[in-house]
Amino acid sequence: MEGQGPGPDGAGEVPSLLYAVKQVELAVRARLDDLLRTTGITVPQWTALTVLARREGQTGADLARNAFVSPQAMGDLLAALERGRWITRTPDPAHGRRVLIGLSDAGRALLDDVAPGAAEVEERMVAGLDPDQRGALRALLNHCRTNLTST
Amino acid sequence: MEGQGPGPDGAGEVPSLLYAVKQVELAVRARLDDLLRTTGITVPQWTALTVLARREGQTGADLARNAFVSPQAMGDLLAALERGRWITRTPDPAHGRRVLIGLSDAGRALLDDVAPGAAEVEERMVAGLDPDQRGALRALLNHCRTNLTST
DNA sequence: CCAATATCAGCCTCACTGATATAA
DNA sequence: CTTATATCAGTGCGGCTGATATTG
Repeated sequence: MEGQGPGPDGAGEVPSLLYAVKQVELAVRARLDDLLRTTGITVPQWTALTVLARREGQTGADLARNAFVSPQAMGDLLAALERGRWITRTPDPAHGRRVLIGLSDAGRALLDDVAPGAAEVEERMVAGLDPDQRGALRALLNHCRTNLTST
Repeated sequence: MEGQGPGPDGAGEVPSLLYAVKQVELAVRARLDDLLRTTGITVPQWTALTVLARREGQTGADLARNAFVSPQAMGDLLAALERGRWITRTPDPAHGRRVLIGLSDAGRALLDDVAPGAAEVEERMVAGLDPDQRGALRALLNHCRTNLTST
């Protein structure tokens, strides 16, 4: 039962909303780690696949911007996904240099397979919240994301 | 201006509240990376220091549980912090095996130094939200955290 | 010439598992 | 004997910077 400590004792004053976001994300990640352990892909890889499911035909650079990482980091992650045959990479016919990323059939099947478990994690997270509160949470998070990503 | 794509197109149905949490955390992390770039410590290391600032005298195992990582992972992180002289490690006089972690003067100074920048990141994140909304965000996040960490 | 993309090379932090020693 | 803690060893993913080639 930690957390309601005696309060400020000097150094640094923790910005506690940042900490709250981090704690939720850590707990979500631990649950997703358990969920994905048997699938052969990692949480970052699964996340990239879900982004692709929303829109295929993005480039590695697109995905890197979406995930706030360098193009090289995303390139390594995509190389791992390609080794596992979860994605397809086809040169853009219009643009000579770009390579468009898509989901393979196996990738689509994997997402379908994992979806119920992921939905369970989300349902567990928001258990006890009514629809209005869930909507508020979504709106607040989107607001924060927009604030942080605008110039 | 990407992200408000045409919506569901088949595979997997992304649990979008999990995605929203992840996106906010990614954006926060990118800002904190910039903030900490000149200090010589990383975001995970800074996070551990802020946890210590709230309560000193925890063991490595305590900190590992708080951060949802293995004791070994936290041990590595603490070793890096000790090499940089940001923390102190003193054997527990009562328990022969435990080692209690504290902040060094340099660690406290570093937190004080970084605090204004971190507060700016948090303020930027919640800009445009009134006090009630900020309170709601905190309450909702704590609710989610509790849901996910309970057995 | 310049901007964007992809890719190669080297490096490092921070996770993991497994095994071991010690102390309560 | 069991449990908790710390630590050593090996492994690997997922980040980073820098440099380079190619395309528009």
